[in-house]
Amino acid sequence: MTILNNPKEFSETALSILEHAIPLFAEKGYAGVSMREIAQAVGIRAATIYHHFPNKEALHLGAMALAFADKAEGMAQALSEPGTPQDRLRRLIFRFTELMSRDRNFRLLLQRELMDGDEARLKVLAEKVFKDQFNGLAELAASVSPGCDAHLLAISMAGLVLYHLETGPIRKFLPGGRVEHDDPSVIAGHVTTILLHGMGGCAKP
Amino acid sequence: MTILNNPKEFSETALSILEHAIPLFAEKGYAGVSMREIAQAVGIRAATIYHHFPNKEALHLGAMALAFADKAEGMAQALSEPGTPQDRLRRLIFRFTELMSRDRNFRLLLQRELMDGDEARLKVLAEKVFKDQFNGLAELAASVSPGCDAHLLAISMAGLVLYHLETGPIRKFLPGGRVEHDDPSVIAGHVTTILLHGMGGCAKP
DNA sequence: GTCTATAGTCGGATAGAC
DNA sequence: GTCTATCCGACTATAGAC
Repeated sequence: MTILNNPKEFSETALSILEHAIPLFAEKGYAGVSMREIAQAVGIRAATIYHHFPNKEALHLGAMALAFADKAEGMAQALSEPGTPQDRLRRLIFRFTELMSRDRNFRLLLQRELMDGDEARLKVLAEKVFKDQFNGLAELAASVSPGCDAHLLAISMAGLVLYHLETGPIRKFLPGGRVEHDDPSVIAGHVTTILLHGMGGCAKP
Repeated sequence: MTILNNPKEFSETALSILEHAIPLFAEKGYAGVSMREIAQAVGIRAATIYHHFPNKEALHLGAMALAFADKAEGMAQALSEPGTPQDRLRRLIFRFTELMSRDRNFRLLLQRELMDGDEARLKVLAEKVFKDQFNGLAELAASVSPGCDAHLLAISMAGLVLYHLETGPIRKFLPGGRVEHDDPSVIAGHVTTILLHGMGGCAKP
């Protein structure tokens, strides 16, 4: 099988194994999860997993492929809506924040892959999973800010949203942290303001 | 010992163990590193580690404490310099980017802790390690953008820089990625522009 | 396709010689 | 303070019954 298999090709049991493996790998990382633990979550014995996957590595790869599948749709829709560049940016940031906020497993798996993935896996991830949406993001950035480096802007757009979500668990212990800051629409509003007007965009002097 | 011990209290051997453990925990995570592996890096036997640390958990905690120690100084200096709020912001972002770019182990350990740390550990991390610099960041944000939410701004400032560094390994596979994007001063310049003027700050129509 | 049983390895941790 | 030797449980993976 290729490095990122088509999830449709898995049997029902294999799919169930993958679905139960996803939150475990996301929460505890590859080395932190045992085959027994995954089997217990599914309700089968560890040996049975080896009937559906040749080894732990292949199971992990399959879980990643499934978790990353179909992430394109929600984004593509938000990207294709009409309006001024600024309106499209606002809608995209709100949609992106909502999607990422909802799918914690996806975020954690992505973070872990950025840390642990080797060159080959990152290349596949970039080209098979992220390329199209990243291009959409970059094109939108270019239309809002012609003449700027669209690549850097696209990273900044995604990063602003994702870092607010990444730091969610520790923010309540930092000065000024409030529960409202976990609200996706609050984060999206803040990020949109910074992107369109900079830090001073919300100032009331 | 407390959850974050004073690194000064460790013996020379204990310090050597910690220094060799830091890059291993950073690169492979807690579960991905064995006591034997750490011992081999130090050039001793695994049993010897247990003379200096009661168990793996304590060793990991010690490694974190050492890696996070003295992170305050470079930031405090950059924060205390005079100038207009905009000048101080620019200098701080450049300094912060340079510091974080240099210390990959610190960044990885922080990321892993945000993912894997429980409430108690995150609380200690926030209050013992980050509180002062976060306050400095927030105060600077407030002076640049009075009336805004300083907490959200401080997270955005740190997040913009850190996310560009986090995505370093995958950016070359994404459209528009160039080697210059790994240059800390390029990242710092881009982030500063966005923070001060928004995405349009670099536009040449 | 799922099971039991188990091989073979590696993990954290301890005992006790030096 | 470091070592050798070892315990014992957990790990990945396989063999073979059903």
